Amino acid sequence: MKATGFSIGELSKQCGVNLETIRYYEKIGVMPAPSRSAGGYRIYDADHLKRLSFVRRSRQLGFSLDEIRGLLRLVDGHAYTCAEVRALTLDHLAEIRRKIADLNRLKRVMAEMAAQCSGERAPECAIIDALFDAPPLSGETRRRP
Amino acid sequence: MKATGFSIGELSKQCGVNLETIRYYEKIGVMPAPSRSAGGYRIYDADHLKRLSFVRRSRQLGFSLDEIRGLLRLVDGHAYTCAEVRALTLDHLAEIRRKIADLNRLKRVMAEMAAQCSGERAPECAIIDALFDAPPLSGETRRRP
DNA sequence: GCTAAGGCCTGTAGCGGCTACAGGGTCAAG
DNA sequence: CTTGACCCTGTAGCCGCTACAGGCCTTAGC
Repeated sequence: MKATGFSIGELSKQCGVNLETIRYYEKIGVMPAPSRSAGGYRIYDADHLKRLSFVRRSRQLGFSLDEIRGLLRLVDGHAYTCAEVRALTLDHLAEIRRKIADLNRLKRVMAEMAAQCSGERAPECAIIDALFDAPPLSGETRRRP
Repeated sequence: MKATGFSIGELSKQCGVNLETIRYYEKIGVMPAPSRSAGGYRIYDADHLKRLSFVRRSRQLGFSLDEIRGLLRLVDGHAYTCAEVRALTLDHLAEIRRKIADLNRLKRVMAEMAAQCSGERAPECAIIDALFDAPPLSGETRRRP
C-alpha cells in the first residue's frame, strides 16, 4: 500500500477549500498540525481530508467555527452521544429559522417601498422618504450576531 | 427659537445608535463632521438627527455602509431620480431573496439530519455521519459576501 | 470659586472568517 | 544545475462595529 501523504495544494483541490484557509484552520486549532517533509512542507493524509471535509460541510451549513470546534470535540473524544449532537443541530436550526423570519420581514418592507416608487425621473422619491421618516423596526433585525 | 444643538450622547439616545458608532460613521464619511464647542465637543442639530436616522434605518434593512453611501450621494446631490433609487432597492431586494433561498436550503438539510437522529445515547450518530460523508452542496451557500 | 462626577475626546486594538500580499525556501522535471 | 511551480512564515486588510486606555471638558452643588 503506497499511502503516501499529499501536499496542502492537493488537499485544497480535493476538498475545495482555499489553501490559505487550511493554514488558518490549523492556526486556530480546527485542523491538526500535519507532519512535515524535510524541507518543512506540510504532509496530509486521508484523515486530514476527512476532517477538512467535515469542517467545510459544516461551514456550508452555517455553523460557526466555534460551533464546529464543539462538534469536533465531541467527535474527537469519541464520547459524543446522538443527543448532544442533536442538541447542537437543533440550536442551529432554530437560528436559521430566526434568520429566515428576519429576512422575510425585510423583504416585505423592501417590496412595499419599491412598490411605492413610480420609477419616473422625479426629484421626489417614496423610498427615500420612507428611509428618512420610518420609525425603528419593531423586531430586531439581527440579534447577537 | 432656542434651536441649540445637542451632544453626541443625546443624539445617540434620540436615535438609538451607539455613541461610538456615530463617531465611526463620521470617520468613514457616512456622517458629516459636526461643529464643535469651545472645548472640542461635537454639537449636532436636527439635520444630523435626520441623516443618522436614515443610516440606521437603512442598516436595519440590511443595506451595507457602501450601499448607504450610494444612497446618500444621490440624496446629497439633489440629483437622484426615483429610478436610480429604485434600482438600488431592487438589487438589494434580490439579494435578500437569494439569502432566504439559501437559508431555506440549509433549513431543509438540517431538519433532515436532525430527523435521522435517534436522540439516544449511542456512539453512532447520523448527523456526524452526514457531516463527514456528504458531498459539497449543489448551490453555493454564500456568494460574494 | 472650587470640587467631584459625569460626560466627552482621540487613538488603538479586537471580534469572525477569511484573503492577499511580501519575501523568501523547496521540490521535481529536464 | 537550472528553471518554474509550489510551498513557507508573517503581517496587514476586509466589514461594521465594540471596547478599552488615558486623558480633557462641563456642570451641579456647596
